[in-house]
Amino acid sequence: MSTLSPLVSSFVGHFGEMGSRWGINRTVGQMYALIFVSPEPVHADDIAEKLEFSRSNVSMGLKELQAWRLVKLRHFPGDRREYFEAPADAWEVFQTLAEERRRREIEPTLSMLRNALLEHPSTEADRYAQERMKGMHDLIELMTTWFDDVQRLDQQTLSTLMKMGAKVQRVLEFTGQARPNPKSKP
Amino acid sequence: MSTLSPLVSSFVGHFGEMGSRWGINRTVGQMYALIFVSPEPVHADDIAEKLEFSRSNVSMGLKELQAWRLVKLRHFPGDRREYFEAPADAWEVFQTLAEERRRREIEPTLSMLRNALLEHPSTEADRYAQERMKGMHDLIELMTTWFDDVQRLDQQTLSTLMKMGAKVQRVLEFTGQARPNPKSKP
DNA sequence: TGGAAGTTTCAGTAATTACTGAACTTTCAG
DNA sequence: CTGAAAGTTCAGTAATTACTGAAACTTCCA
Repeated sequence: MSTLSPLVSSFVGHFGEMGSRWGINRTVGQMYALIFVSPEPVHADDIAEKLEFSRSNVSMGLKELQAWRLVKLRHFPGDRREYFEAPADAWEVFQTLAEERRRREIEPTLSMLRNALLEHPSTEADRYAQERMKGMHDLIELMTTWFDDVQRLDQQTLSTLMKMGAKVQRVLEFTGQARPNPKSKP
Repeated sequence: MSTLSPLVSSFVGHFGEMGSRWGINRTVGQMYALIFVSPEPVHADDIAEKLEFSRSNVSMGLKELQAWRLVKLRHFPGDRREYFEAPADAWEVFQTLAEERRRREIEPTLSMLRNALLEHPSTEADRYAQERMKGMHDLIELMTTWFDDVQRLDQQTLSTLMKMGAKVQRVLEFTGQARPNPKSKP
């Protein structure tokens, strides 16, 4: 039980690498991966032992994973230690990540853009800059609104929709919700 | 022309911060932001001067932005310098980013997962780990396939689809592509 | 209520990543 | 060709971020 199987080890290693390509640091990525594939909730000492990190590093990492809402805290009767587990449903994980990134990155960006768009451009350069910012703002807003909607769909519809892929276009044309595909510009 | 307007300055600053939350480093984020809002293509010395970075840093940053295909190289007759510009269409930028992240992050992850799923689990723990990995693999594959399809839709249909949001469900029910919304689990 | 088990905090240090200046290469006009 | 302008590379250093060990804090039970 003490050392990681090659299977888990490569998964954990990969998540470490990937984590560091995102904002998340390597050891936190590894901790998450370990929790994700563990059949039972794990406690901090488990993690420290299996990944060979200091106990304090594990403590900080778990705090971060909790802040991202990627792990859940659990307790067992007669055991004072805190156990952690990760939701097994990948779609749920994806949604959580999306919500957190939105809160931390998208919302502040939208807010900055909205502020910038309120200013009266004093030069031609600023006028142009605002035009670009407007384009960015509108796309972000369109996509987040759409994503809100999608999240409200039930799994069944969502899955059907995704598996349909491009065929959705034909359905929309059929019901008159979209015009037929116009020639795209040269 | 030498110093940034407050408008551009706050945009550039924000992108610096955000860049560092992703894998991209702060100065590269700022360089991109500057190019994105510039009405004319800019050359390396422009950037170095306006952002007060060393010339060599700008050179490396531009290499990285080119590797991400976020900026395009241009030349003007009678001028040996290399000028850079960023596509103004936000959707195009988004697509480029998505493609690059996919190539760099998604594909290697899928490949690691596929390898892991080929192994014969020797313990119950490994069996469980594979189950989790399968869930992750399938979701990633579903989403990337779907994204491929979406990218093939023309702008018009895509925009309609997004603006419809959750209403798409009703259309699907109407055409019999999806079963009516079942009660979601408690 | 004392103390053991569990957890957190944080100052110090290690490791990593970002940035610069100087030297080098390439390009091209004269 | 020559050399000046443009661009790149890279070793060294600065800045940032990650990690640890020791101490402090918290909880709970004997």
